[in-house]
Amino acid sequence: MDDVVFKAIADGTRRAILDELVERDGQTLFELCARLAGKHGLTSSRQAVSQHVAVLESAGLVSVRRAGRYTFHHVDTSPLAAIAERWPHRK
Amino acid sequence: MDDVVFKAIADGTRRAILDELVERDGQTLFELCARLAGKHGLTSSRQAVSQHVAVLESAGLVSVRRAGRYTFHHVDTSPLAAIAERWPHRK
DNA sequence: TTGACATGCAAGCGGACACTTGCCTATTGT
DNA sequence: ACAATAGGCAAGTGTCCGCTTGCATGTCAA
Repeated sequence: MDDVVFKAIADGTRRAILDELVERDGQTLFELCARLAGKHGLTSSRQAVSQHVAVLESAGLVSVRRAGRYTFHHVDTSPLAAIAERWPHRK
Repeated sequence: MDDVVFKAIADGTRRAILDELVERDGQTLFELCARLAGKHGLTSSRQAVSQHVAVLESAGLVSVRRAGRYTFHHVDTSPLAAIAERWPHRK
């Protein structure tokens, strides 16, 4: 179900990755690592970021496009729209 | 931070508790257990539900009102509204 | 008062999770 | 061709999480 989506956004580093990709779509892994370290102050290694991206991908939040030795990452926030309207806004 | 909120809704049982309380606010622990088992098909024990409620409470999603030997639970979905608009809806 | 009821508290256990480490593959530049 | 670059794969590790178990506390009915 959408359990993977909730689990995906449960981690702060993964949310930062989403933030970063929303602001600038189509980044490579190295770009992501650099910008995460710079703007968000995160010290995640390349492998750690790679595994986080894999989680986001299996949740349908990130898609991957291979071109040569680069791997570009693209966001798709539509799975988040469904969960945004799950609980009504009463009072 | 709002990290506790994301962590709180990361668990399926806790989301079911929120659903149940939104549909019917002010339930006791036993009511919650019964209705979770009935409608949602969950087999969580009383202690398990109690601990889940504690997590939801520390996330500001549930408040507790004591009256005699009963403990009524109330929902507050406003912390979820903030996270609902975190990522814009760009297609 | 006494016992049943509704809940709280705390320790322990197994599994999931985030991260590291080490090695491997493929692509690009010189 | 060779080295540097960009990334993947897999095993191991420490920590957190969800749950159980056992007992303690407080409240109501008879």
